[in-house]
Amino acid sequence: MKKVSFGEMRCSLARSLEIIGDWWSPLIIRDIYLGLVRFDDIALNLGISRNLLTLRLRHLVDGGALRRTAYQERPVRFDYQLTEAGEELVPIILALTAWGDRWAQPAEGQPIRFLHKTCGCTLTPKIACSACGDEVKASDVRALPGLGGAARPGTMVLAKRLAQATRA
Amino acid sequence: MKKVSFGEMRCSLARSLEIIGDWWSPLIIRDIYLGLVRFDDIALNLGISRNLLTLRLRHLVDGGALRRTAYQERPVRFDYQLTEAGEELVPIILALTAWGDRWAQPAEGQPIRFLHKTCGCTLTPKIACSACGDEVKASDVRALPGLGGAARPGTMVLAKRLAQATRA
DNA sequence: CATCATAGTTCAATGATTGAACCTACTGCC
DNA sequence: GGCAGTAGGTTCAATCATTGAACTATGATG
Repeated sequence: MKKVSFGEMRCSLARSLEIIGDWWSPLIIRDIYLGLVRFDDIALNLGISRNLLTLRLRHLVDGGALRRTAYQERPVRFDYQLTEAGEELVPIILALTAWGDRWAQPAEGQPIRFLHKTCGCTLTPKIACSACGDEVKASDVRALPGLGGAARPGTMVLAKRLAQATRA
Repeated sequence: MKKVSFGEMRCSLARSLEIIGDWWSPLIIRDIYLGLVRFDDIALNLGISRNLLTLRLRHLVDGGALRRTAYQERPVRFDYQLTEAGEELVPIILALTAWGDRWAQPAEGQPIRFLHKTCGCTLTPKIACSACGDEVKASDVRALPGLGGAARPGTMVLAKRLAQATRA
């Protein structure tokens, strides 16, 4: 996967990235979400090498984002489905897609549009605060040290800085 | 960086991932957002090797997420700031952090909390539809082919499937 | 004059990723 | 009965990315 493991870092972002933080995993999850649930379909669609796809799928299953189920016996054939955790990743991936539309759009135009079924509009995802419902902007947020904070790789300098900023 | 380039894919998600889709970039952006704007601070905080940090920072600057500015002359010293595009990445990263809190939390508890200054609550980011304001769930969204859709690596099978599903 | 600080660069060793070929059931057709 | 086709992988060598450690350059400070 990579040389340094993020799993040990005391940082929720790093732990998310440990599961879906490589180049292919978000694309794999998007494909499965869009109905490409079989090994060969995903491999062909993405152009990923087959052994790496095996690795990634296994890692996503182990990480709790995917479920591997047999859709037939004799011969046994498997496909992949999103778990609850995996489904909660989808809106985040949509938000990232929207960022790409806005800041790195291909010359040919938006490749895929998303329809929000409940309101009928073309979806533009925004990140909102679940408490007040307002859109969250970088400048409206302040970081505070949590209970599990510690000076370790991943939060080496940060833990100290946050503690200082909070005292001041 | 990697062997296959996503930049050529006609897929906004792939284009986003081309810029921030590796293991380190989201962590780098978070660090800069939290005030770790200097090379040595980031290197120490994350434990990333210095040559790779150089590469990643350069890539993020080229991709438009970061800006490199001299904060002093003699000797010239640089630090890194988020651009507008980079700031719009922050809420997405917070959403990913929240996912990690929910599905892969360390035993010690949440390492960092985020305060939403405008409402005073601890922030739990949700993805919402900008049109109706409702929270977006995977099941409420339907994908439609956009103008730039095409059968290429990254959307090889998908483009056909979407076109079929739309006709039906 | 020596030491420290900052923002990197260079290089060998190690690990991840690719692409192509192979494998193991089965099914369907002649 | 034999042969091609389908699906979900595995195996292997070659290539590329990443690591870790040492080094550079420019100046400030004692």
